[in-house]
Amino acid sequence: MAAVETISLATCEQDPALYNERMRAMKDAIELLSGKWKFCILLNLYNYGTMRFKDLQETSTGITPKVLSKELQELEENLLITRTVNNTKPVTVSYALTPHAIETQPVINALVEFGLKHRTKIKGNYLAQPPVGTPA
Amino acid sequence: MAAVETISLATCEQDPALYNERMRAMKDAIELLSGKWKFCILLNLYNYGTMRFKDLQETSTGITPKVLSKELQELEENLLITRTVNNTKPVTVSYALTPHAIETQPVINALVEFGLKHRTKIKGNYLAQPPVGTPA
DNA sequence: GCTATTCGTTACCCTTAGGAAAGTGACTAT
DNA sequence: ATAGTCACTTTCCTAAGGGTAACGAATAGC
Repeated sequence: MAAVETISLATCEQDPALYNERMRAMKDAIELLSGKWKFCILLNLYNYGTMRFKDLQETSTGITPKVLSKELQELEENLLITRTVNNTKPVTVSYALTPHAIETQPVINALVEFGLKHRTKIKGNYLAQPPVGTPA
Repeated sequence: MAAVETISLATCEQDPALYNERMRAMKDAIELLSGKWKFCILLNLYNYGTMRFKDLQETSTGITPKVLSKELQELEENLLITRTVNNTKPVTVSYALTPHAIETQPVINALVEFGLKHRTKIKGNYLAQPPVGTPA
């Protein structure tokens, strides 16, 4: 019944099949990009362009080599990054975004924007509001 | 160093402080919205408007009451949904999005769009491409 | 031969997410 | 009195995520 005002995503009643498809797509995306580090790595690659393993280890502060290695493998399997071995003195490996990874940019931007807004929202509410959700 | 073409998010070299702020915001958002169910619940609320506990349990196929309860509490703590107890025959509880939750809509839409594109991309690549990432 | 660098892998462990199943408490209907 | 509904809560359990530390292959320098 009465939806939240100004929101009209409601495809569900017009077309349940489309709604289910969108739900499934969202779950796909979540499965693909979930975890603590995937978005972080992608954001770094957006900003710095091609990066080596060690660069990523340094910019993704806190990540361990094992986890970084695994995350990179998963991103590569999903065609979001490319892995290139360079024949340098000690071997180096370069990682870069694929064209397909551009599709994740709106997600990252939206996440960043939400994070920024949420932080100010929460700050503003700490002093202003009583604990919500325990109605009389 | 050449960044992937057509991407110019590169705020990092112009303004490292801004970049760090954006990174932190993204991590905030991930911490808030991570997990298997949060986005699913939000999408359902977008589409159906106000929903009761049992409604959410049915539309979020596969979720158990315990997990649903926990997810709802966390969403409420973060001011994304409201909880209202109705004085009906057997007590019912209504959940609805807060105005602040509108900020998550771009994230959800972006996730859905990415999921849709990724699925067709992966399908197209299954037959067309050799295993990437094992360079000579 | 010894050491350092780079990019990992392997083994081990611990914490958390999340699922299954049953119970609780308030209320209603029969 | 008994049974059912709704919204959880509690208990128990497993699987996965993620951390630490050590090791390995390749190459280079001392």
